[in-house]
Formats: sequence, C-alpha cells, structure tokens
Amino acid sequence: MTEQGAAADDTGTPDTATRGTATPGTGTHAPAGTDRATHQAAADAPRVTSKDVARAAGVSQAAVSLVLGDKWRGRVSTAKADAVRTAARELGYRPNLAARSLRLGRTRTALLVVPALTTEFFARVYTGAARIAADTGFGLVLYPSPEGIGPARDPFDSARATLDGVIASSMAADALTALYGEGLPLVMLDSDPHSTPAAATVNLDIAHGARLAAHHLLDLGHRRLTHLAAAVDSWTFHLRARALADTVAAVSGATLAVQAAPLSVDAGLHAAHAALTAPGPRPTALVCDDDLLAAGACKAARRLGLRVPEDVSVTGFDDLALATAVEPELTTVRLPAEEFGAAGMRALIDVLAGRPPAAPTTLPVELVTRGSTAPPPAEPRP
Amino acid sequence: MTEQGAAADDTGTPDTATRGTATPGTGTHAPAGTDRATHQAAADAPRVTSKDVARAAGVSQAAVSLVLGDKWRGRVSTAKADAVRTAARELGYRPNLAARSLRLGRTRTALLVVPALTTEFFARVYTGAARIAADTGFGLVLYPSPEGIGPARDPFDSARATLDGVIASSMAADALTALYGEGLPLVMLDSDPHSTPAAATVNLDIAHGARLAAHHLLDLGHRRLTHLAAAVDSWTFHLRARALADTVAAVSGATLAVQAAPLSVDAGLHAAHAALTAPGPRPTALVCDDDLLAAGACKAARRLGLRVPEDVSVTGFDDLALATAVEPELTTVRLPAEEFGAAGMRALIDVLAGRPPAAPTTLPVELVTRGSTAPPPAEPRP
DNA sequence: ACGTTTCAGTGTTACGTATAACGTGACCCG
DNA sequence: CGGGTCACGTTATACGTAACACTGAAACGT
Repeated sequence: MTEQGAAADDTGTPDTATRGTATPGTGTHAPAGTDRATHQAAADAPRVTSKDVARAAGVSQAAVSLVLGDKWRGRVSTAKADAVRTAARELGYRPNLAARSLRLGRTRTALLVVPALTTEFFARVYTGAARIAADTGFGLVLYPSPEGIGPARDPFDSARATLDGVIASSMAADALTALYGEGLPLVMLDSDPHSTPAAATVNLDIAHGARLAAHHLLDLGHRRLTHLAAAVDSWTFHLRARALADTVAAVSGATLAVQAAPLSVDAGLHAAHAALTAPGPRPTALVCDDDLLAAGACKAARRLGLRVPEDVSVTGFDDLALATAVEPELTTVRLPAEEFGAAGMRALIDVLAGRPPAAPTTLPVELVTRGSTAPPPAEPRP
Repeated sequence: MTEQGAAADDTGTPDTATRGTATPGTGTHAPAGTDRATHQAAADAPRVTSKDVARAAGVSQAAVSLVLGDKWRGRVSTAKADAVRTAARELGYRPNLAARSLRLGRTRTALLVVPALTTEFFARVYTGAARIAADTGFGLVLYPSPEGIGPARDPFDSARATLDGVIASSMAADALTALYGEGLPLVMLDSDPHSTPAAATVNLDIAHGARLAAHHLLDLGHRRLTHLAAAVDSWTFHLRARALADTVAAVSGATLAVQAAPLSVDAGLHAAHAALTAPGPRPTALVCDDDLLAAGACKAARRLGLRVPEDVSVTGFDDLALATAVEPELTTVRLPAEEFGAAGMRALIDVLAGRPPAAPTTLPVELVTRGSTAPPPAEPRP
C-alpha cells in the first residue's frame, strides 16, 4: 500500500531522479543495505546545555538552574542572574525536556482520550484543551479511539512513564478500563460523577440542553415527538434520553417515541425514515442527538415529500459547522466544545499542582433557534 | 537514606534541625490545615526500573537493556534472556521514556503542523498520521495553528529538544518560518517541491482533481464557470486555480471567472451571491475550493431563487461529511486525507531511519459525482 | 568581640537508560 | 601447550537537569 500514486501520471512530474537534496555523503557505490549506525539525518545541531550557559555567564551550572527556574530570590545576586539570562538568550539555550523529566519524574504532558477526532466536536474539544495546555507549558497528546488507531500496542504501555495525567471523554469508556488502576490522575469529561473514580469532573449541562430543545418544540405545539437517539452507551446520551422523556411526559397529551441510530448522516437518514413511516400517527418533530443525525433526518423527510419545518420539525445537538451548511439551517443545542476541553485541562492542572480540584464544573449550553423548527401542521380533524 | 540521627559527626552541627528530612519546618503547634507541599494526588506508583528487573532475573541491568533492546544475539544466553523477559513481564516493567530519550538523544516523537484542526480535513490527516505513528512506536504531537492556539510561547522553543522531526502542511507556511533553519528533518505535505527545502514531500494530485472537476462541468456543457477560490496564499490553492484556468481555457468559448473567499460556509454564501449577481451573463457552474464553500454556494443559489443543479451546478473539494449532509449532495473531489497523513508519517520515519526518502509521492484523487451538478439550463437564444 | 543569621553561591548527586570497555572461562587450532 | 577466538556477562560511564548539602563571608544583634 505504499506505492499508491502510480495511477494518473498525467501530471507531467519531473521524472529526473536527480534530486539536489542535501543528504551529504550518501555512498553512491555501496548499496550497504541498511546502515546499522544512525545515518545522521540532520544532527548538525550543536546542543546548548545549561553547562554552556554557566560557562558563558561565569557561574556554576547549579546557579543557571536556579535562575532559569526562577528560584533564585536571595540565592543569586541580581547581577549574576541577569548575566545568566542574557547568556542563555544569546546562546539560544533550550532546556532538554527529557533530562528535566527524568530528574523531576514529571513530564508536563497530558493525554486526551476521545472516541474519534474526525468528529468536529472532539476536534474542538482538543483545540480548547491544547490552547490552555500551551499557555501553561504543558504538552497534550491524543489518543483518538481504539478503532480509529488500528491494532497498535496498548497505548498506555508507556503512559505511566510518559504522562502526568489523563483527560478522558466518557464516550471513550472502553479505553478507560485500560487506565483504571494505573494511578494516573484522571479528569473525566461528561461522566456520571457517581460511577467514575475521577480526580475531577467537567460536565456540559446536557440535561438542560435536552430540556430546552423539548420545551422549544412543545411550546411550538408539537405533541408527537420522536427522539433520534445515538446508539452509543454513554452517560451523556442516557442523560439526553431521560431529560427528553421527563420533559415530554410532563406535558399532558404529548408522546415521545425513540429510534436509535449510530452517529452519522446516513444512519440519521435511515432512522428518520423508519420513524416517519412507522404505523400510527406520524411524529411532527424529530429530536436528534447530534447534528449529523439531524441532517440525515432532514434528508429523509424531504425524500418522503415532507417539508422541513412546515411538515416536520428537526432539532440537533452540538452546533457543528454542518448546522448552518444544510438548508434549512438547524435549530440545535450549542455545546461550548472548546471551553469544555479547556476546562478539562485546567482541572487537570489543578489536580497535578496539588490544589484541591474546583467543584465539579457544569458548563452552560444554549439553544440556537434556526430554520428547522416551526409549529406543527394543522391537525386533520376526524 | 542516610541515618540522620546516628551521631554527631565531624560537622558537629547541633540538633537545630533534627528532622532534616521531609516537610521542613512543620510547626507542631499549627493545625497545618492545607499543606503547601505537593498534596500527593496519586503518586503511589512504585516505578519499576530495569534495575528491578535485573535483580529479579539475576542478571545485571546492562543485560536487561540488551535483552529488551533485542541486541543480545551472542551476548546473552537464551536462558537468561528468557528469564529477563519473564521478569519484565511479571513486574510490569515499562521503560522510562525520559531516560531513554536523554540517553539516546532521540525522542521518537514527531510534530504535525496543520493550519487548524477543527477542519475535518486536517483532523483526518492527523488520524492517518497517528495511526502509523502508533504502529511504529512513535508519538505524534500537534501544533494546530498560531491563531488557534492563542498567545502561547513559540511552540518550537522546546521543539529541538523534544522532537525528532516535523510534518507540516504547506497551508501552515507561516509557522514554518520558525522552523526553518532549526535543523529538524522536515516532511512537507502538499508543497511546491521547488520552493521548500524539505527532506521529503508528499503531495495530493490536486491539479488532477481540479482538472477532473473542470472536465466534468465542461463535458456537461457548461461554458461560464466561476471559481470560488480560497483566499489563502497556499501552494495547493494556487495549483487548483492554475489547473482550472488551463483546463477551461483549452475549451473554446469557455470562460472562468474567479471570486475569492475565506474557507467557510458563510464566506461561500457571500462569494457565490456576488458571483451570481455580477453584471453580465450569469455563470452556470461554481467550482469551489472546498466543500464548505460549496455548501455556502448552494445556499446562495437557492436564496436567489435558483435551483441546484438545474439552474446552477456546484462542485466542491475534499469530500467531507458535510458533502452528503447537504441537499443536493455535493459533487466533489475526494482527497485521501488519512492516507495523506499516513504517507507523511511514513516518509518522516524513513528520513529518520537514514533511509533515502522514497521519491516524492503523489497520492491520487478522485471525482465523486453526486447531485449538485447537471447540464446547464437551455440558453435563451436572443 | 562573639555567636547567629542571611546572602551568595559551588560541589555533588541521582534520576533510568544504553552502550563502550572490560573481563572471564571454555574451546579450538596450529 | 600457548595464544586466539568465542560465548557470556559485568562495570563503568554519560546523557542534562534540579535540588540537597555545604561553605565562606558579611551583616547583625547584644
């Protein structure tokens, strides 16, 4: 599968193999097979160590460490401290993170476990977490789901040695079993606080979002709703289902059916088709667990000759870019994805610093009303 | 672990600080409330080192390193090698990556530089690269764009010390200036092979994709096309523009206008509106630089009372999830995003291993014909 | 004048790994 | 039978950093 690009060679690529690359000293005559010695790809970097800085500044290495570590108050004179700092700057000194990690036993690196990164939602969660990680000098590495990553080794093999802590989405709960008991500080995103032994928890106010969506539709006059539910066994989706059911049940005469589907446009299409063609009175509103399902639902409705929102209303969840790309634009529950990730990272940093983690945070969500919802069609009176 | 209170040795220091060990200065009278010292969140992990394995297996630490590093042929007996391996397994030994990196001067970690991760395309690129990184025991860290990451320090401050190599999208060219000259092996994704000094290059056959889209529309009979061009100064978009212009120019009587827009649904909407309402004969086809622009273009067309594809055809680029979420589904150029990232990672690993990088790869693209393109409306004959 | 505290530093060590350098016997060959 | 090779290991570093333990002075209080 390596040589893939043989097809479509009409590009007229320069076929001359004479590549004027750098790579000096490639032995042209000797094939040599594989050089056992490291072939010196690009190791011309004269590494600058703290000892070099010390020599340049006329102090000891220990003083350099003190000054650069900002622990020199009353230990090093201001003059020498300045000398150290200018020397470090002029030499372009960068501390060797491997050595520091070895010494300190900490790596300032965290792991973010998400079910899948291609999901725009989790890409945004990552972005938010990475932003504040970068601001605080942390690294953030990703573990984007067991099925996405292929048959790799246990990704936590090296975790204990490499990571200071973990932030995990409850949607990746299967991966968590591998972590459990590893003794790593763990921050959970959107998980049942009673079931998971986490050092801290950050939640989105999912139940409130579901209630907002339900109330919106009920207020418009809808009485027959169907919940296009994610076929994912996860806390956040259980919450949505329950909040939806409770809200609908509170309004007399309203019913809530449920149709499960994996999280994709296509699955949404099929599930909505099933819901809209099921025997009995047709639902007038479809409440979907995310925007992909909602987009699929809109397609299904139109294929059945139904107009959105005149004949059937649709709501989504997440407010992805997709929500405004489809027509009509989706009424959806906006989740603060970046802030979600950022809050998770902040909580982890607190835990690592030994600060008592802030009380379990719950981030507010909001209903964005767009064109995919409207009052139900006039009921045919029998 | 010296016996502290044994006797007054040569120093003759009085017992002013008899407990020179942990927690200095804990006043016995103080209730102590919250210890300022590290609060010991979860540090009960009894780290297993190669020395522990050595002791358990009855060999020296060096032998453990040899065996586990698979360099023991003719140096250690099979029996002892087995003993080492079982001891390592039973103790749950995990090599300390920080120590290894310090010793070796390599980290087995690469950096992927992308313009933005929220873009589904680059999320997929990352996924592909991460998959093969995991398979080969590499780490992969992300640098998701200067504007996305906030006012962090130069992310390459620690790069030289932490990274073995870099994979960079040409769309993040501004970030590359910081890298240039750092001496890190660099693999470029989709860049002009003549302009960038990279150790290896992996390209998508973008020009071919653009030609496919243009030919598709020209074959359907379109003669007035407008290119909704990304307002991004990047090699890949220059390529699209040129290939499009060349292909259209080759068909007599066909014209190509250009309308620039940032890469978003909204920008596509506005740009398409401008293109469709510009003075002169209306274009019958809009060729968009990505699917977001195409989705916006569809919205603009419909708001002007034009049907897609009957009145105006639209093509996209990338084949994102969005392409099948909108209606009509988008005719688009599918780019093998995961394979793109994977090829980049493979190339970098080759470079790092000292193997001559495979010839500049060009990955094939393909046109996916869906519902957003059709023959142009019958021309009103004056 | 004398102990004591503070200032301003330096010497040294350990973190855990990989490998070069250094022995051992045992065996083989001339 | 002596030297040389081989098979099998061990000892001893070095990587770069942070922090502990210590040391001269100078300042300070009485």
